[in-house]
Amino acid sequence: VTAAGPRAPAGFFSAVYAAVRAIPAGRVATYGQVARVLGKPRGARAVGWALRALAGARERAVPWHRVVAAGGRISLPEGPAAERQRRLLRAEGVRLRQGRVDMGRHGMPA
DNA sequence: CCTATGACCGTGA
DNA sequence: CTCACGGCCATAG
Repeated sequence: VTAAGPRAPAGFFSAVYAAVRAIPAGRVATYGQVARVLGKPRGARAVGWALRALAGARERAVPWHRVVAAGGRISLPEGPAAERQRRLLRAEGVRLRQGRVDMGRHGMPA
């Protein structure tokens, strides 16, 4: 990732990826939930940052598509990326409602 | 150290 | 329901 300084929480990225990898197929979590699991209740944005930086080779090692915005909305801008995420989710049996994930059915249990 | 940016979130109009 | 605003976190320059 980046030259993590002495106190730089490079582990943050790893922690994010680990948490995301922990999300079982067919289930989705919000950025906020992931942040909460990491002990950063208000670090949802940072989680998004980590996933964004993930784009590339590691994208296949981390099920980034299982992370959506609050309310099951796709946070990615409409386009190829958003469509890809929906496709991957559907492939796992996730039900989409008007482009949004049915959180009541697939949301991660607190 | 300070400013700017972003795959966020909750609240209020 | 949609739109705008402010707050939070981590990173890059």
